[in-house]
Amino acid sequence: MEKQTITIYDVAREASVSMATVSRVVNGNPNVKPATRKKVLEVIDRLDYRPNAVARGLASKKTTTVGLIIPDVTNMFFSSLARGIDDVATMYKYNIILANSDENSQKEVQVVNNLLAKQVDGLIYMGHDISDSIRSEFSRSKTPVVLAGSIDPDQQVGSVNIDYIAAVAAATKQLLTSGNKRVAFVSGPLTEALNSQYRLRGYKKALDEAGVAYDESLVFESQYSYQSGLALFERLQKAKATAAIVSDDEVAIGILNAARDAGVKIPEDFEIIASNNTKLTEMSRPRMTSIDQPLYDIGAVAMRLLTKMMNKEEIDEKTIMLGYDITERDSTK
Amino acid sequence: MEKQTITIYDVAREASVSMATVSRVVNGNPNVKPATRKKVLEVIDRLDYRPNAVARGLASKKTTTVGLIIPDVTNMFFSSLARGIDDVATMYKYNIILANSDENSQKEVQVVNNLLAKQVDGLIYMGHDISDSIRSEFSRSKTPVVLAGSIDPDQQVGSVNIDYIAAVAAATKQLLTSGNKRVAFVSGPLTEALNSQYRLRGYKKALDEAGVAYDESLVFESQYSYQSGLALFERLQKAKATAAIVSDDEVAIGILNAARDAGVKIPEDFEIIASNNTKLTEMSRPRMTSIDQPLYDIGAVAMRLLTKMMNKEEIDEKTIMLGYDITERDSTK
DNA sequence: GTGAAAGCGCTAACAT
DNA sequence: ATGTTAGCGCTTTCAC
Repeated sequence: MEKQTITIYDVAREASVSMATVSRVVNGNPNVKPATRKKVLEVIDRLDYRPNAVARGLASKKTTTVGLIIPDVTNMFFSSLARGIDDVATMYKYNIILANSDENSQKEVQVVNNLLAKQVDGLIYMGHDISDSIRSEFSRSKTPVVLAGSIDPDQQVGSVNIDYIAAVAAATKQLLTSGNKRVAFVSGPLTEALNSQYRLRGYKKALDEAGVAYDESLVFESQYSYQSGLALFERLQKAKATAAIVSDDEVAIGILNAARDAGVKIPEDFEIIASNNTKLTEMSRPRMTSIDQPLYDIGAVAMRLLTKMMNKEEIDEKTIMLGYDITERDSTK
Repeated sequence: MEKQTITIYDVAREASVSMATVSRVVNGNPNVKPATRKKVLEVIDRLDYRPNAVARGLASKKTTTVGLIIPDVTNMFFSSLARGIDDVATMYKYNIILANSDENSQKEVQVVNNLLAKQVDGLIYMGHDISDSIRSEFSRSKTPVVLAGSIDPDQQVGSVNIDYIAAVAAATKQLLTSGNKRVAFVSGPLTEALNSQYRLRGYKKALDEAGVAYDESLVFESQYSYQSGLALFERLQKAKATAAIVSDDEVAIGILNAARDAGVKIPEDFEIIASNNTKLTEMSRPRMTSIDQPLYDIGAVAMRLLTKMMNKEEIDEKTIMLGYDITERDSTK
């Protein structure tokens, strides 16, 4: 037996009304007499009719679907953002098409094209960096785009983030103030604007204000992975660092564990401040002090901003900066 | 200026061919003369034409999109599966619509309906349990469904998993063998078949084979969260358990940390075996011994199975059991 | 308040 | 190898 789909036409016939009326009922259009509405609703229920969203999308040019470009769902930082995004998407009746990009810009272009072909109403981009090819894809289409947890130096698209310069500066300052002469800065790829133009700048700023000379040998680039962190500690020791501000929580845990495995006491002999305040910072022993980005909220606000853009509402400010904090735990004195 | 979409018709006109020919080119249909193909391709490129997947979906009744019902992306267990799923989905040109369900069956029904309205070609379900209402939604539609990392006792839908009974039995046996008289079983909700009919059964089986009496006071139900684990250790101590097999890694870490915070030595005074072998088991100190479910692979194979079902290929066995292992780390003697 | 009819952009017979 | 022509299931004017 074939999948015998029942359509709006069937409902119309059974209810002895026109397709237009059924459509009105389904879409909550008020211009329907209550009695008619009731009759239609009843038939819909009896026939177990389910509107076909694809046909709807074609006719109305709206899919109530947004694309989400995520480097890796498996990274707590991104999945926390994603959770906030999905929750408010659901709230506004949107669905999320998830696409892992691995921060590979070739794959990203591919993915963005694919998403646009699917006629998503909007796009949330979580890559740390917008390559030029991506940027041109974005500007070519009229589809609204919002960055979550990242910054676009060119401010071409919407974005939700925190004041990364100030946050890193504050963390660095704290480490300096507690007596560390050599505070390392462990960053993700410096090719990413977020790292080179924001976080690193904050680090330098704090150094500057404390009258400490900037020493390039204290700056470390790393992948966003636990293994990288594990391997990094040795280099940190060689550089005679006694503290580190680390851009990714997994990396931070790696460093912390490597330190402890090497018999280094934390925070007595080495202090660490992580950057994302994911669940992981609670799970480590000692628990980790971290810059507290409101991850879930960043995602939620980003999606909310996107709904406004998709509705063509007036946007006062398309770059939204949320507050941050430094949550003190046990990896700092 | 309005979003001036260019359609297959524009391409046909510019290339002086019919829409059908353009369609053939776009879909890689071999029945096109190379010269014609070249001409069309060139126009496509010049006009920057992008096929509208929605129109395509309506005409062909295929959306190359599958729905993914996930309890919580933020949980490493699920996100690891999701990663495997998305990777092979991409490989087969499918996209994933992600929907968090919070294991709330009302929300799940809602979500499934929504996904079916969007005409997804298939569904991957990661809830631990299929409620009756979900089940009836599933059987009502002809859309293929695969469970990833879970079991359907009724075998109505496809599923990919490991032999949970054997795995838990092996873990329990190991704990018993190393001298523990009171091995606790920390489970997720026992309303879930996976826990009550599989894992618990494995636990009992091992007990039985070792001639140890089953003691209900050693069975603990918990939510899948770190906090639950943290709170649970005290109860474990009161029950005089000296070891535990724990169904969720976050919970296991909670127990491990609570134990250490209470001054209990692991593994000397208390042994723990986790169940999912997520990254977390590497990150704890001591590192955690765990049943090793091949998470990524379970996701990948589940998606692969689904592609076959969507293609209406012959399926030899729609319940696929992957191998498991027990990875020894430092939370066991 | 309701209906008729023209698309939305594409695929899939069916012809040629 | 290529063109013609119906739809796919719905929304949306425009009439009435």
